[in-house]
Amino acid sequence: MSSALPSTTVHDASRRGRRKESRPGELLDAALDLFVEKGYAATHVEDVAARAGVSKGTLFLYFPSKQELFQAVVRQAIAGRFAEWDLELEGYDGTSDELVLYCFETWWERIGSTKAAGLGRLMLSEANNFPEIAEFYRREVVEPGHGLIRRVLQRGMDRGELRPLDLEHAVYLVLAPLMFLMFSGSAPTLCIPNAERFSPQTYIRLQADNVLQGLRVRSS
Amino acid sequence: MSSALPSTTVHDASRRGRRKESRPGELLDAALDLFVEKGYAATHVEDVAARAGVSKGTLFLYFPSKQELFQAVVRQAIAGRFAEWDLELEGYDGTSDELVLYCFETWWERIGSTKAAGLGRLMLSEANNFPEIAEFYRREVVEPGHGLIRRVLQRGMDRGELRPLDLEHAVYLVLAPLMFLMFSGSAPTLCIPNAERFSPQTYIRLQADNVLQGLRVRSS
Amino acid sequence: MSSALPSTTVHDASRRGRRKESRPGELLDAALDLFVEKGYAATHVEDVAARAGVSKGTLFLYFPSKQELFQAVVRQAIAGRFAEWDLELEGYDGTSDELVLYCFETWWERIGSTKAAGLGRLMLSEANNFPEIAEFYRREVVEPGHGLIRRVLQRGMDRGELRPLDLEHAVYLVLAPLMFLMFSGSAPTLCIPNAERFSPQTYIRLQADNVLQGLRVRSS
Amino acid sequence: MSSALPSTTVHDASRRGRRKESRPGELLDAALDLFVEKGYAATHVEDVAARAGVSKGTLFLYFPSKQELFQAVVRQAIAGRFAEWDLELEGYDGTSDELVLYCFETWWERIGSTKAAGLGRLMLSEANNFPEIAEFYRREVVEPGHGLIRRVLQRGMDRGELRPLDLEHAVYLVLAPLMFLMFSGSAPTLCIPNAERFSPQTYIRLQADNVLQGLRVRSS
DNA sequence: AATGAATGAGTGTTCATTCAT
DNA sequence: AATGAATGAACACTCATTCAT
Repeated sequence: MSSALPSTTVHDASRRGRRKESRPGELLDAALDLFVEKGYAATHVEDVAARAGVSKGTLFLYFPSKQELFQAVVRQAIAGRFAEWDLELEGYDGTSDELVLYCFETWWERIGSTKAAGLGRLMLSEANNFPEIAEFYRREVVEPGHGLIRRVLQRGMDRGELRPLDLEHAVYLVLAPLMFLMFSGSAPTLCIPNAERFSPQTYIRLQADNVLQGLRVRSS
Repeated sequence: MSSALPSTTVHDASRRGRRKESRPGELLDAALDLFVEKGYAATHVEDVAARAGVSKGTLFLYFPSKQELFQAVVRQAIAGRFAEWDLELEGYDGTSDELVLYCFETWWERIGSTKAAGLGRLMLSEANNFPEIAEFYRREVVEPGHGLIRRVLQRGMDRGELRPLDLEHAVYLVLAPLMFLMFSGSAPTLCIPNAERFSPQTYIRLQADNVLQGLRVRSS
Repeated sequence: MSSALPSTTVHDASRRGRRKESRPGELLDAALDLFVEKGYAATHVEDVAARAGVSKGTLFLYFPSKQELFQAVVRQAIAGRFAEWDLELEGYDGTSDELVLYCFETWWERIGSTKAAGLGRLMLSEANNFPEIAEFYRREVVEPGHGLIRRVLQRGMDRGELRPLDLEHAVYLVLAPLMFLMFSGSAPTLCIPNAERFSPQTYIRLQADNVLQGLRVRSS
Repeated sequence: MSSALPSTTVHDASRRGRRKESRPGELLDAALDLFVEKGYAATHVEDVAARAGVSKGTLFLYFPSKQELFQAVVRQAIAGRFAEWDLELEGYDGTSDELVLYCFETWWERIGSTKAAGLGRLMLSEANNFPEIAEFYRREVVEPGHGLIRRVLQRGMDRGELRPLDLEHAVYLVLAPLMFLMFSGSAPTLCIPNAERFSPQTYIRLQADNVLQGLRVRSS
């Protein structure tokens, strides 16, 4: 703040200084990036450490194993997202049309277009290799997500805006378009070959509009 | 032992050489199964060889590396399937409603519920590691598939059954539900947590019905 | 068999040839030597492999882990020794004086002066780190050994040659001198500082003679 | 904060510096306990520091390496104990029978049943890795011990109570039972499998009695 | 053509040791 | 004097690949 302070001293300290509070975060960030980019197996702990600017040994100072590092990454990237969303839904007072569109767009902003989506893709690949993490992810992310969609649809039925639905399968009317977009990131060239003519926002709006046509109470 | 004895040669040949031409095929089949079941990294060449009933060394006699084996697997598994489908579409004379439902259900029968789906999942995971084979898959599978959906939708618009559509994004109205179901196989427990109450056929019909509601020409 | 066979071919084969039958034995020999010489921790699998003239990978081809290698070493070095000894004892028909001396001297010849003693020393050091192996060793080596001494003493009492003994403690009258000599090998310089004036055979005879003086029935 | 405040300095000093001189001693005590309990390799410097209530860095302030710490532990633990014993022997005026029994029992009380025995076990294991300290131990502990036993036996011969003995080997008539009991502690389960029916005191008395039978002048 | 024994580069993990504060 | 965050060398184990037979 003071322009007279020799800021270099502060920066010099960072190389081998007391950084204990910030280290885990830096390591988690580096790990998130690499895991998302290269997958679990191809991400070497040494690379994570290097990207965080520390040595391999330092990483193990904060995370006892590669798997625990991975779990911590999953935890930090998704912790407590749903509490907030649930509250938003609770207080929402618009029509189901508006709500569904809001869900689609908000998902894209907060998940689909962020690194969190990368984690979802990772889980898809690694669930079989790490049953414990998969179970954790199911409990902390998948179940709450499904529950949220369920409540949106139930609310619409209760308000007479949506037709009677078999919720067990109907959740996927909403989820499938979102999940497909997320998974696409694993191989964009394969899933969305004409990337240059593709706009996620247009996709989101089109899907929301279309699914709503099917969900609304039908005249006949 | 003696090089002059022709009979032994014959016998040896009949035992060893009987399947000589089919060796690569057996290896590819075994590899396809294992790659699809366990993923690329978790599939060990030794297991592939064992499943094909040959030794590890023999595998390398036919495929110079694990990567080449993988590429060969993908190549053989996607021999031009689309020619046939294109013909079916050409001759189809029902309504768009019928055609779309037919597409959904046929996809499930011929792709979604078969090993081909496993291959799609595999490509999703490994596309980054195998750019060449991804490009091949895109050309041979993705593009034809997109084209086919495009023609279905265009046909509907031409016949006045479907509303005007931005095809670039509308293809995903059909593809997203199918692709999500396919990708789900990578981690069923994460994608479809309530597996016991879930029926793919019900899912397929519900999605087809719902998407059609949105695709039809709209009164207002 | 035929004297015309070019024997060199056979020998040349040894470097990378089919040696599967002899490999485990060679590895076990090398491992025994190194374990005994350097202890468990200081013995690196790579060194064992090198001494056996193979690569690290080859060792793991035959033994799935360092610990299993160790167990195999223990097994081979002591397997079935006691069956033979028990038979000898059963058929022995000399006096207890002769029998005890025979035990002392035979132990020295077959155990004390051989690599088996090195294994005993190793177990002393590593028992705490490998409870399973220790249990195995107790069952297969220690218990039979104690039982054998017990029977020798009981036989002496039954024949009226030895005084009544509390076997639970008396076994150590025989065992202590032998075990001390064995353990000495871990640090000869500490246990037997005047090595140049020390003769194991003299030690063995002196100890046997002396312990017998105490074991015999006493006049008073 | 202000460098002019002397009171804080005083306080800091009293809290931090109070035990400054005793630090090395506390570390040595902690190290002795752990080395004896877990062996050299399994004792981590961090645990030693923790047990002494200081940080890892502080340990290295007093001992430049783990090896030096070990050597210091051994050195302090064997401060000239034998001077005292030698005097006792010099002034002893009982029979050899009494003296030998006294030696056995006193050894158990002062060595065998104390931490000193743990040190002996440690030396047995680590003598090869620490030649210098082994030499020190030999000079300070082993030689005096052997000398003491030698003088006891010589005294008995001089007094006509013990038969003529080859001292070079006869010392082990006394030492072997004691050393075996000491070494047993490294792997009690292997050396004394029926621990619940075993009493060290009974062992000590039985061994002393038995060895004396052999040592006494013989009638024939 | 087929084998399978042999290889060795590569990775996660531990722990004694260092050093800026 | 004391701290404790950071280091990096060392080691067990895996597995795609090679090659003598």
